[in-house]
Amino acid sequence: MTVSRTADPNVSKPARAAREPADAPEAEAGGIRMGELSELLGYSLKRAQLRVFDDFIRCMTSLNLTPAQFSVLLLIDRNPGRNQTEIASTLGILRPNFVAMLDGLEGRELCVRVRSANDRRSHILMLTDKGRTILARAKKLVATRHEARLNEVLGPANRAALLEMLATLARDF
Amino acid sequence: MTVSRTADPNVSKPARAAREPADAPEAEAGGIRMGELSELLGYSLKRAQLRVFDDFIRCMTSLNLTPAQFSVLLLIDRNPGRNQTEIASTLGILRPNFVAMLDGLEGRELCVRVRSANDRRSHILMLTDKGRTILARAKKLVATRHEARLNEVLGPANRAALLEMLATLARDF
DNA sequence: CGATAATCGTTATTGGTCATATCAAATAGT
DNA sequence: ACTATTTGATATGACCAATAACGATTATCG
Repeated sequence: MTVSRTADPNVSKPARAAREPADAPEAEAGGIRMGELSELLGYSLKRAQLRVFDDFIRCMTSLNLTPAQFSVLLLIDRNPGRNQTEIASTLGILRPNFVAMLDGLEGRELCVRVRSANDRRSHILMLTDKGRTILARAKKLVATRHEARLNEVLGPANRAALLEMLATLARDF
Repeated sequence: MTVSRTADPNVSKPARAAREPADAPEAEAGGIRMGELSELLGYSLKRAQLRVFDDFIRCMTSLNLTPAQFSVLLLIDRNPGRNQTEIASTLGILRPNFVAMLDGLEGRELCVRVRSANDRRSHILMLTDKGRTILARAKKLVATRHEARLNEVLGPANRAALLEMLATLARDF
């Protein structure tokens, strides 16, 4: 079933494509009517997010990286020389909760904390060689398994449109 | 692995643009490069979901209903005579965790558990009059404040397209 | 300079969500 | 009857999110 991205802006009818008999009145799940729940954007957002995260974790089992850990490694790699506060706040992680997370990553020798010379309060974060290797493998797994499958299900154009709208929500909402 | 800046297919972008110079190379947040994070669908999904939920809760402060509570009331209303297992599993809530939730709703006299005559193990769930009243007010708040604002930010056509894609993800992914 | 305020990483703690195992009561299957 | 399954419930543990507070360090400015 293809998602009609360019479907005419028929707001009142969300156009649940043509597979159901004409009298099908409402979305169901296991014989239970979903009511206006299927029109609630937040509900669909959460369900979709859980599924996507599940698949991400599944694709990462060999490397044992959670979505949060992956994003941390990615950010440290792209922003060498940043301290914990900067990396954490960028990801919406509170500083106290970031400590245990870094303990884990540093314990696996994927990154290191180095006392800054300029400001000896702060810890500069850097990836180790092992961290860079794992990150590279993780990126490949994400691209070839996770995102590739998203592309299959959604189609490239829809995937791009979805990404843009989600970014809009996170930015302007 | 380039971040395609506005390849943007048919979706009309809700007015934001024109602030970045034409050579803007990469998404940033507080001077920190996001790297391929801005291309990760799961990441954007989570950030967007958190924002939308925040707004939902904000719109519901007067009624004190969480997204989960709202969806439970909605489902009970649309499916009278169902028991806890059926309602919970439809929402992806585990039965043990559903108990405390119902305790809360029943304590506020929004719904009741009634022993089933057919199967005296199960509890039939029904809304009270107060529950129906609150639900009606909640629906109105969601429509006029929450979803209305989503419509403003995304535009009606985009909102419908987004909803359809999220449903696709939750269904076929 | 020196006192005060602010920042950084950290610890402790609390509250919330999610998941598993288990239980008594009731039912279903044989 | 005997066993297995189901329903609601309890307890518990893992994991996040959020706040307050502390020692060490740096910044402010009188």
